[in-house]
Amino acid sequence: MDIKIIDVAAKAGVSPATVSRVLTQNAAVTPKTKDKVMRAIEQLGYHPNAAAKNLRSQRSMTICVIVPDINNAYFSEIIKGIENMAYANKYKVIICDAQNQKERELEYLNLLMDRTIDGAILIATQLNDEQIRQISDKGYHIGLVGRYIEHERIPCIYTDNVKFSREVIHHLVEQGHRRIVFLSGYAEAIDSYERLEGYLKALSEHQIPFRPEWIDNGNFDEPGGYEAMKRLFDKKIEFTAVYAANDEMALGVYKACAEYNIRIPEQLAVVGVDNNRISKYVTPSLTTVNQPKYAMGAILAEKLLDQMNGNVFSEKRVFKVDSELIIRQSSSSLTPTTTT
Amino acid sequence: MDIKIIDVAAKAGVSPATVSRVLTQNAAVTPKTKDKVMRAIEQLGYHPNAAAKNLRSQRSMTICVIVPDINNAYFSEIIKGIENMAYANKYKVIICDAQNQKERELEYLNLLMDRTIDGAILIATQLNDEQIRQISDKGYHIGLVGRYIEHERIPCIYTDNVKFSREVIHHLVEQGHRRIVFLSGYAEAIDSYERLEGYLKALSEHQIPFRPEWIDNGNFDEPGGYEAMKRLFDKKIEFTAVYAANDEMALGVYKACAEYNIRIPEQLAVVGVDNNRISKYVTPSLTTVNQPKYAMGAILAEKLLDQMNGNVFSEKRVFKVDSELIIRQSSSSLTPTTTT
DNA sequence: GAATTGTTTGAAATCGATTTCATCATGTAT
DNA sequence: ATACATGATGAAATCGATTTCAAACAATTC
Repeated sequence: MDIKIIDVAAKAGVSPATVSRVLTQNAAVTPKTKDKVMRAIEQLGYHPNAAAKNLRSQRSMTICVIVPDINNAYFSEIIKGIENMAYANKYKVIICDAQNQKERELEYLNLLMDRTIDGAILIATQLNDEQIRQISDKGYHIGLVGRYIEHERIPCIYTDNVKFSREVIHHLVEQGHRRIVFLSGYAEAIDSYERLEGYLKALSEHQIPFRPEWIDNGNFDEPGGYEAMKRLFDKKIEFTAVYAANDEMALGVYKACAEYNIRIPEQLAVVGVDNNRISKYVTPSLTTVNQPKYAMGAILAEKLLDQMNGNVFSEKRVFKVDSELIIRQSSSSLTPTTTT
Repeated sequence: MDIKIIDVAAKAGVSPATVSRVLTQNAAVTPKTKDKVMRAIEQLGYHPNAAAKNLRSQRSMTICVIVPDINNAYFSEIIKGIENMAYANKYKVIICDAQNQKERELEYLNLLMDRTIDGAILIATQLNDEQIRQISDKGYHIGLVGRYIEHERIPCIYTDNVKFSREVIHHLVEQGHRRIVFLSGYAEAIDSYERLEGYLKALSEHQIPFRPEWIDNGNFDEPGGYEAMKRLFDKKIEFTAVYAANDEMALGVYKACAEYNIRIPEQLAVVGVDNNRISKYVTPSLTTVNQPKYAMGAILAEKLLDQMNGNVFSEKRVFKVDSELIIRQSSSSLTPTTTT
């Protein structure tokens, strides 16, 4: 194995330069020579060496998606959107799983520094604004999904957390609830903060005086939601509904309710966020907020690629997309016959 | 940006060769010079160019995992096993999502040919034995998870499909079932074939005469399982239990049962395979077969890396690992109080 | 048919690291 | 103090592609 361009050139009776021209197709070659070269490539089973190619051309035509956790199905839809858009633009996509560790995230960003990749998309990153800005300022291309940052060179796409959180609370109030608990994710996440903000706004819109003991933190995962819920039950606070900042934590709420023999939705209404695939399979099915995940991935990828290729004509770099409340059994007194 | 080794050398007052020696740490350097070089690297924020490095050293210290579908949580555990083992050996891992398309799988294998990666691990690949053998014969390193192939250079790890399938049927027979339907995945998959084999063996062990109409194909996904089940119901065949070759199809069975008003497990027992995360959340919880996914990934990665580094002392290349039947509500008349 | 223009092609430089080989400095043995 | 072995360093070759520049060739015009 290991056929090189010079072998192809020899076989076709031309120079390496000509083979390269056929390969990159950005220079004129006679149909006849092109044919000879193609045949030689075919016969030898030649594959251009990527390292040599990247070194000379100073680009790898590859972008990378860094996700917090590849187990979480929420991210995979976004990835598919990114992948397909990238493919349409002849870019390859590699996926890196940070395993919820900030250090791994940083480590993967080294792929940018060492020029293995031409750009990176961070989904729900744990890095802080300053770290992200610094990377961009060094001239590297990055984009953010599920996060907004003030920086003219970084494309961002995210959902309006405040808006849908208000809708969630409105819905619960409509169902007759007035004592609603909020389960936050970890504090560094902007999503935690903004969903809380929407929750508080909605409470005040309905003239419901807020009580600090209505808030707990579940760290965005199932065990966290479970623990938080147990704490709340044990404190003997009165409440009839829970708004969990994501579906994973809502699953933890279910588990806690099963242990404390609390029936959902009769004794406690539950709402989550993400429209995680599991949310429609649990009993009772979980009311949640759906986001246009695929589209978010695709749009962001497009903007990042635009920017990488210097198409600054696409001026819009920040996208706030709409989401949709999906009402299922866990929050409604009247259980619907079919669920979607 | 774009500091090169020569810049570091200039700043440290040494030659590029010395900087390289400090970097790769496989040659002696005076502590004093090493110090100067380290300081220069630090101050300039130097990152060695990966393309140049790979080109010269003829390796990328990267392996790639190709999965059929990144949405399926079954694969993510395997990936984590691979990742951590690779990391421990200073290899990087990139993940490629074939989106259930054979062409995408082949396309990603080009990463091997163009030497972007040093090796590839295929999980539940759709390629046939011949295609896989050819790649290996060209001198590329590949390993297989969930698939066995006759070829001395390809490490494989898989579960004994026949064995656990027999256990599944034994369990159902113990519960009093004698008319058991089998839902196969797509025909090319060896898993389909072997799970069928175990099913047939078990039937004959229990002197249950096999009927061809007990078998249908659900393509390993939820819609497939749903359609297959509808066909079976409509044929008015008598049966009291379903063995679905994976959990996704079992979910389809649940959906079909809901439509036909058939109660699980009272009127129909259901068993799946994979111990998909969802299986414990559905109602009734799903009896399934668990595989040591993380360990499978880790073991295979270790063997592949061994082979890549020429450590042929690890003679064993094929691993058949045990799996475990997890009995939940969907197959037992007595519903347990708690589930795991 | 000669002069001019435009198109194909090849030789050689280049991308940025690693590695070989020769050189120089240092320490040890006589 | 001299000879020799050892260790640290630098100059230059190298990995395999792309790209610049100039030369060769073909096509067009007068």
